[in-house]
Amino acid sequence: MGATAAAAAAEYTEESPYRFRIARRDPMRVDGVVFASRELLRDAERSLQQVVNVATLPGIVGASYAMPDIHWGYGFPIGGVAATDVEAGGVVSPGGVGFDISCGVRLLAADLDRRGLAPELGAVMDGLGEVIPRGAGPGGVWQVRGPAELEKIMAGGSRYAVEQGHGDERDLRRCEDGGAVAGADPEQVSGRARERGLGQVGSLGSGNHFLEVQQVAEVYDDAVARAFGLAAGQVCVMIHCGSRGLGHQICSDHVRAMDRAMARYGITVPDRQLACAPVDFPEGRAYLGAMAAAANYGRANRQLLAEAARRIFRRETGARLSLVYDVSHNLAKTEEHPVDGERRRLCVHRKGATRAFPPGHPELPEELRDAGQPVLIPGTMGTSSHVLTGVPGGAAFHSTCHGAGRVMSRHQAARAIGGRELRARLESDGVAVRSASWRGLAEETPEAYKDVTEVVAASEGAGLCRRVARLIPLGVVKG
DNA sequence: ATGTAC
Repeated sequence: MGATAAAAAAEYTEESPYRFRIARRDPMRVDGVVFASRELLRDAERSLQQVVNVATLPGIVGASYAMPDIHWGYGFPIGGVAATDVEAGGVVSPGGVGFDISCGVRLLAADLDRRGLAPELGAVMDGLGEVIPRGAGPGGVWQVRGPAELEKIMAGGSRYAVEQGHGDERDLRRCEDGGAVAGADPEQVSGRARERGLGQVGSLGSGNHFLEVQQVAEVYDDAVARAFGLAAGQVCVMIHCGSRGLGHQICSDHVRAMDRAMARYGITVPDRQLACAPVDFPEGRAYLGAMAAAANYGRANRQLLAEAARRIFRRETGARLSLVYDVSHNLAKTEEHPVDGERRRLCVHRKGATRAFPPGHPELPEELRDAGQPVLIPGTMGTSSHVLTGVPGGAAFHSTCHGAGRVMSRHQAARAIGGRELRARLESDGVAVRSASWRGLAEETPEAYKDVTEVVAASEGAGLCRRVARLIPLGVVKG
């Protein structure tokens, strides 16, 4: 399965530090451009074939890009960014978004520092351990009353959650798209996807998803950190999760529909996992409508988990949590960007890549206009997470990395360490752990991942973003 | 990532 690896490993040249180019050759329509250090690139060479494959998509403009955390994915590499020109027959591909549609990160800052939290950390972690649903399968902080309410969640995202009393208007200003993506079309969401989503609203899921209590360990840019609401020593809560079974089912359903449609439209791709359809054709519109519904479900999910964390912090410490930002790293969006000196309407796929708007961007709320968009990079359990900001002239349609990639399979990781042993190690390092399963915990051991700090350094070196702060965990809630 | 396969 996977890519047709007929060609040898793609040849690339180092164009400038942290920037490598794969020259176009048939059937590529554009070059490939990979942002990485030499070391990170060496680990990812196999995935360059996927960068090449993406470069063949109808309507692609600029280049087929990859971020420093590139690794093998379904069709597109994870860490891939590709934009297609909608008016020129550009396509949308579910593989360019991924199975976990709108997976992303939300960061909240407490009016409390680590010394203030220390005596209550155990109680806070116990509280979070009780109220944060996690692990595979059903369970969520919201009992959705029925199909009609699920439709409202799919249409309204975080905005709907706030309208129902779960958060305030300020939260929405600090969410990408104001908390809800326009154009959600619940009619394009199958019965099966709805069934899977009904019982999971407000849940973490499993794998690398988590809720962490963190502290700001290092600030690299005081002024920007202050604008984001962050200061050294401050306690934060980071939530990393997506659209659970609903997004997964939507991806499956629409990959199948597009696979069938491609033959009718005469579109050929080098890998069936790149199934796609023109944005303005029925299958393209249907996917984008369903994808937006899943995106909103994912944002409501994070809004509700944040509210649950707020209640626990309020009860155990009296502290309030204010939203720094909420941003997705698995999404396709319609955005305007210059192409050959002309502004064009593009479908920008970001899969394991984060939008990073620069200072002054009109879509940023007033209070972030001078600082740029907060970019939230979740680290591996027990290590650092990072806060970045967008920079002027950012390449790849203003995109940057999203996190650390795996270097060990789940199986390898579980063989390398037991869950109980790992928990003991983390606790002795000062990280409180509340996990759902020992096996799941072991699979997420830090040794199984690349160092996210290297990824962030390469992203900054490539001119994609700038570092603002580094966060370290005090406690982790895991699926 | 995912009721870790239809």
